[in-house]
Amino acid sequence: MEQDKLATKKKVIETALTLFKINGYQGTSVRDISKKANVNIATISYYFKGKQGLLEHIIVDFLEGYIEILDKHCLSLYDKNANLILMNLVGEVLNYYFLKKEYASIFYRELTIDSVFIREIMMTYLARERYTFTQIYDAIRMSNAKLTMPFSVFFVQLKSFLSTPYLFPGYLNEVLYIQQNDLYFFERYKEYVEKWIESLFDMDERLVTRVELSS
Amino acid sequence: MEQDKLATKKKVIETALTLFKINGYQGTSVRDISKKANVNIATISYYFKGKQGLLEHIIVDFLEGYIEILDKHCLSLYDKNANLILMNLVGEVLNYYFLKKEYASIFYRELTIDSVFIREIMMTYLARERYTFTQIYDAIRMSNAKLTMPFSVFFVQLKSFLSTPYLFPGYLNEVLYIQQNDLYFFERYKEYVEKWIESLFDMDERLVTRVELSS
Amino acid sequence: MEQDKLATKKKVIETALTLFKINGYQGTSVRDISKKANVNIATISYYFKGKQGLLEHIIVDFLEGYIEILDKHCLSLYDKNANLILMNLVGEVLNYYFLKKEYASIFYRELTIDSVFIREIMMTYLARERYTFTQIYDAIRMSNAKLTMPFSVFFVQLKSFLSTPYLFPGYLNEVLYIQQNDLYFFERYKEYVEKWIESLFDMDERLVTRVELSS
Amino acid sequence: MEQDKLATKKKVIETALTLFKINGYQGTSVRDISKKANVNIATISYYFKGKQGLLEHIIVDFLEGYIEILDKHCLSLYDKNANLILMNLVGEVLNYYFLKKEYASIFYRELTIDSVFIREIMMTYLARERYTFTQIYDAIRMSNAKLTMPFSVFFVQLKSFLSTPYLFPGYLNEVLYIQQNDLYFFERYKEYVEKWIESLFDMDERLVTRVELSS
DNA sequence: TATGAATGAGTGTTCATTCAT
DNA sequence: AATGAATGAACACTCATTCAT
Repeated sequence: MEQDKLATKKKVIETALTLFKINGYQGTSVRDISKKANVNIATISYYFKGKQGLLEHIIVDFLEGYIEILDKHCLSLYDKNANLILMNLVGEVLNYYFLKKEYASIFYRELTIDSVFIREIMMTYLARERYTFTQIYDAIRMSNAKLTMPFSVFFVQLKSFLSTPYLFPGYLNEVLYIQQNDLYFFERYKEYVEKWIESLFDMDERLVTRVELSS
Repeated sequence: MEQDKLATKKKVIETALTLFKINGYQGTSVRDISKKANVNIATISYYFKGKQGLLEHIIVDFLEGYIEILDKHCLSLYDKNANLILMNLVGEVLNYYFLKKEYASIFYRELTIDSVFIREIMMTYLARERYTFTQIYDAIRMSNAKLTMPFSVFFVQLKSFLSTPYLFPGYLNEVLYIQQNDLYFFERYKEYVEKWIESLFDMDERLVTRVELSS
Repeated sequence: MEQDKLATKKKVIETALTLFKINGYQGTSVRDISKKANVNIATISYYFKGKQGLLEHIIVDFLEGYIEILDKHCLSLYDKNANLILMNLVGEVLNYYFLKKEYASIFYRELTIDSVFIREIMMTYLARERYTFTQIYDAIRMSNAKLTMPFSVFFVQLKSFLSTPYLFPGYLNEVLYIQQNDLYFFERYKEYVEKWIESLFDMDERLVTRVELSS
Repeated sequence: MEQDKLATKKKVIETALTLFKINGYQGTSVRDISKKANVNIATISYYFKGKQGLLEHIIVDFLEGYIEILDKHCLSLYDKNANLILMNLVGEVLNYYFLKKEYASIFYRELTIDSVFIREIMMTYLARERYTFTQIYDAIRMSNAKLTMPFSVFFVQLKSFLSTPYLFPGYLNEVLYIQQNDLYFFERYKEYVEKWIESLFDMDERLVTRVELSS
């Protein structure tokens, strides 16, 4: 019984993940989900108190795991080198997104809409995210005079690297022939995100160096 | 009368831009638009052959301007230095997006959905975009052995830089306090996008250099 | 066109009157109405902004006519004999109810429910009704020492006489074989309501007289 | 355990009484009842074979007590004075209603709806009620030539006096500030119902008397 | 040319009930 | 004996669109 319950609930969630990712939350009807998941339409309201509750469940699930990662890395902030923490953190986040790709797609797309109720929930988590990254950023800055990029720019660019692969799966597939499961691409992608992070810390030095070399 | 017609049409488009940006295409009803624009509900179907036609109009308008920029810069591909072309092109694109921010928001969000009818139209333009950037990228690569990053990674990261500020206007505002019209932020943002581009071309050298220095 | 519009609207109202009266507001679905009226289901929302709006329309229509009668009679309150005014007023109200019997049925039944939104609207009118009857009652009392019945009792009993024939049409029909259109019954009913009113004014005298006679 | 069962059943009934009275039968869902009564939703179907069964239980309970009173008084019909029997009967019925006010409210409101399933059951009892009152009325008429009012009018007016205080509890409260438990009001109300009954029997005489007096 | 009336298809949600446990 | 899971049917309502005028 407990098994069956979980099975039905899980089936609904997985179907919702698929359909929300493809058609968007607004573009998916509860009837679509119930039909594809082969469950009664009332089941969705029964378990999640409506369509919105289902989205909420998905978003919160995703964000809980995300915040957990942030917290874990943030704990070691004064033991380890901040650069290293950032690098590890970003690596783990990219892995997390890769594993929960549907969640990431849905989450980032909903973040795109201003008026969605879910925004309120998101914002709580995202304020914490921002706080974590601010701490790390400040720690780096204190020990590294080379980091001149303002936090806002740094953060927006970092977030853009993290989100983009999950925001345009169809586009990546059709225009660049990158499959959502293409491990090779994601490894390379991660590698260059890390290089970008590295480059932030001695960008000026590099520039100086380059000038010297070119002279 | 011709004036009135244009005025009405324009009013509809501007209202649609506002509402599509805030609530998304799916989250906006023609009733909403007609009410806010203070025009009759049938007007939209009359002028744009339906809600979809209105979106199409907006997307195509945006993409036409975009492709024009791409084409213009591509023309000088064999006259000028490819690095420089890329830099100028990206700068102009960022300006274009800044000027047409609602269009950019709407366009990129719709690109997010797999099943949008407009996708077909978009894809035509996006194939051309890809082609243009491939050409530039190849030209750079030929003359610069330092560029080892695969095209796909380069292109995804570039696109992510271009799109992100327009994809999350609400988030940027509420979490990072960046207004959509914050010229200062966008200038700095552009600056660092350009630095990122620069960094791509001698990234390896930098790495080598760094190794040397650290030894 | 104007004719057609009115025709459709009227058809909806009349069907709603019939069904609300038989099955109650809650027991009638908009589908039932639309089906019986042979109009599209969306028409109801189009004209009345939803099922509740339809009920509201009906109730307000009924109450407007009712209040008009009250106001008209109240105007002559200091010209004519108050007893006479009450008598005439009650007579006209009974006629009004008889003519708008479906309205009366629906109105009084909805008044029965505590939580219906419409209550708010009703209450405005009903406060005015109470005020009118208070004025008349006070005027009578001032000139007639025989009227000892408290206003509240008087008013409740009067209202009960007015409403009952419309509250239980089915019961009256099935148990007492009184048809809703049975003019003979309603004439007699009215006659005895008037007698009841008369009896109020010299009830004490009568009691005294009776005592005398029985001695 | 038997105690618990009774307790649960009673809790359900009492909650149903409250909610049916406030929102009506149609306006109350079994979910509402089960939630408010803090019992499982299936309990209601389990004990009463569905929502309708619950209503039936309530109505029948109310009517059984009512009919019992009628029968008791009717037994003495040929021993005592019919006028007196009527007076006593009405007094006791008013008391019964006062004690079972929620039942009375629910019963009379449901009587209002033509299509209620329970109607059949109700009608059986109401036919007996009518029969009883016909007997009493005929007995009075035989011995009192003054009673000219037709039975139907008499009965409708009597019923209207009995039911009204329970049909509009909210209205009485909000417009006339009469609480459902206001014993003072109900005593006065009863008093004047009885006076009305008295007045029926010598109404003509009174009229004659009055004429004489005014001459 | 421009619009109000009207619509059929579809929306998310709630309903009372059933049934295996 | 009592319940949580699950359901099919119905709910009121909104949707984008059409069409006569």
